[in-house]
Parts: sequence; C-alpha cells; structure tokens
Amino acid sequence: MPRFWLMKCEPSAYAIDDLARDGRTCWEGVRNYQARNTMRDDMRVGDGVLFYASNADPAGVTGLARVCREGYPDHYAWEPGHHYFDARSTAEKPVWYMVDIEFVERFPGTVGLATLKATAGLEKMMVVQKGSRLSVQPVTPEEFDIVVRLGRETQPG
DNA sequence: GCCAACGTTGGC
DNA sequence: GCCAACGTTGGC
Repeated sequence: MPRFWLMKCEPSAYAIDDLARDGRTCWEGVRNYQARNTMRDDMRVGDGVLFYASNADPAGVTGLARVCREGYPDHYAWEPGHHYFDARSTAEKPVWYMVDIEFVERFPGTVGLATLKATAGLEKMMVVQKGSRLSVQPVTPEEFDIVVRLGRETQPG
C-alpha cells in the first residue's frame, strides 16, 4: 500500500499558496474513476502528498501536503447547478469521493516537469510518462524523498 | 492557442 | 462488444 501520492491542480484554480493560506482543503471535483478509487479506498490520514501545479509555467511540484481526512462523498456532486454536479450521484449512493489535505511545506520554487524527467530514480514516476493525465497518483517512498530534496533546493522565481 | 493523448459516450 | 466521435487534460 503506497503511503505517498501526487495530486494535480491548476494553480488558477488552487495553488500551494492557497493551501498555505487555508491550512487545509477538501479535494473536490475529481471526476475520474481511477482517481476516485484511490481517494475512496487507498489514501490514509498522514500520507504524504506532492502538490503538483498543472497547466502552469512551469508545470511541476510546488510543495508538500498531507492527507488529513480519508475518503468521503464529494457532496458538490449533489448540488444542482454546481459546476461539479452529477445527477448520478446521491447521498444514498455516492459516485464521487474526495479527501482533505493539509498544508505541510511550500518549496522556494517549482520542481519542473523537465527536472523530474531528467532526474535519476524518477524514470518510473507516473507523472513523467507521456500522456499521463491521472490527477491523483501513487508515488513510491524513494520518489517522494528525491522530489522533496529537489524541492528544497529550488530557487524562488 | 495548438494539439496529442486519453477517458467516456453512444450508435450499431 | 466494438469503435468512432466527442470532450477534457495538460505540455508546450
């Protein structure tokens, strides 16, 4: 069972600075079954999270978070008119799930995707594979440690 | 903004 | 069950 994860978000929607400000947040809006299964079944309180900025310049890991609430129904799916509404999901039979994460650390800069791709030991990371779109991914302890070390070496800007 | 890769939908 | 069409993701 993995104890580390990578979670993607577009910084225009939610960035590491937002998490630093809020302290914790719920990870609503995931509408992919594989990512849903991970959040519903596999993530545990205390698990480490690489916070990844997608569709960003540069795209990459901007900091660390930690799981602080295990999978529970994404109630935004029940709110008619909400952007994340899905009529198939009900309180009785939820379709979509989320977790809560809390802020741990913001890196001085971003560990860019190009850096991840060029770093020995990260060749098998899901996020560096071509066409990888999964927004919640498992990370090995070794990969997590490498990225944390890279992150703490980044420069601001 | 472009477009390749991917996941989902729906006709058959 | 197949697969083309479509919508979305996300790097560049």
